[in-house]
Amino acid sequence: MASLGELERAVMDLLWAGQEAATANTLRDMLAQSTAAHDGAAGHVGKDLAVTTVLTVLSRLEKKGLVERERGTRPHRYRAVSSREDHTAELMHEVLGSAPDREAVLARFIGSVTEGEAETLRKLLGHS
Amino acid sequence: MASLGELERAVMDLLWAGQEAATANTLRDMLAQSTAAHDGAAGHVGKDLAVTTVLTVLSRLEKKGLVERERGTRPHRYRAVSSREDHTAELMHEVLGSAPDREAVLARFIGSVTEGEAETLRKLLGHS
DNA sequence: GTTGATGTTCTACGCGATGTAGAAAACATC
DNA sequence: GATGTTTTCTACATCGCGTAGAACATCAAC
Repeated sequence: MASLGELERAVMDLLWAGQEAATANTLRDMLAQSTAAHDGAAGHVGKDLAVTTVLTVLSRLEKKGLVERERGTRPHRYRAVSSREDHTAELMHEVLGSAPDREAVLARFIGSVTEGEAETLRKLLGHS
Repeated sequence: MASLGELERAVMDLLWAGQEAATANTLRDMLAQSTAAHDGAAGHVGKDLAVTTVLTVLSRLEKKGLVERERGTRPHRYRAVSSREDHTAELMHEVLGSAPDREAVLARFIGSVTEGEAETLRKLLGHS
């Protein structure tokens, strides 16, 4: 179960961006702040949401295992369980799946990767 | 927009498996046939569906651009637009996205690939 | 050219996921 | 224990998907 809704994604983007754990209120404010102008994560812009909305979303993200919270402190603090990169890589593996044609898929995949990335991959894969 | 429902997936699996274009009725029968015993694609087993159901699903898949149909022949014939491998590879790129941390993601991804596959990748990436 | 069989489109319902938030309950503080 | 803050419960709208009947279109045969 991987897919995220638009708001869920926006919240995760915020949690992934800041390295500190955040409270629902902080997140609510951040979501309200991000204006259409810039906002790398785009999508949800200037949404002025109720805190309860953010809390609901956070609960759902927690249930999905993407977020964990410190229940000790009074305003609970939420943090992403894994980095965006780890999460994305995991997703990629999920998509790749355990099909019998894994290698064929990889071949196609590699085919449309930029030369720079190909170079990076060569390094990562090492000699041997 | 990537994700497929269970039935949609089952239909795509059938279309990807057979190289010939199939009719809704054929697909209906195939779906009914596939018993729990084997059936590589698993999931939807022995479902005895109405033809209209299959047609609805095919329409939705067409709208998603995964399937195309010959409208000329009377029982319309449906075929997958691209191979399963191509589709999966495309999905992987979609997941990888155009984030600024693409290389970091690739690093994580490569990290958890079997040695056999790593070998394949080395060959594919070639020297250069 | 009317009838019937066969195939396709329209419309629709149920369910689960998601966006959204008020009402109510739990806490902290004075 | 009254008040303000935070969290949980409950709820509703929308949408995607599984599912299919009703209505419409086609075409062969009579």
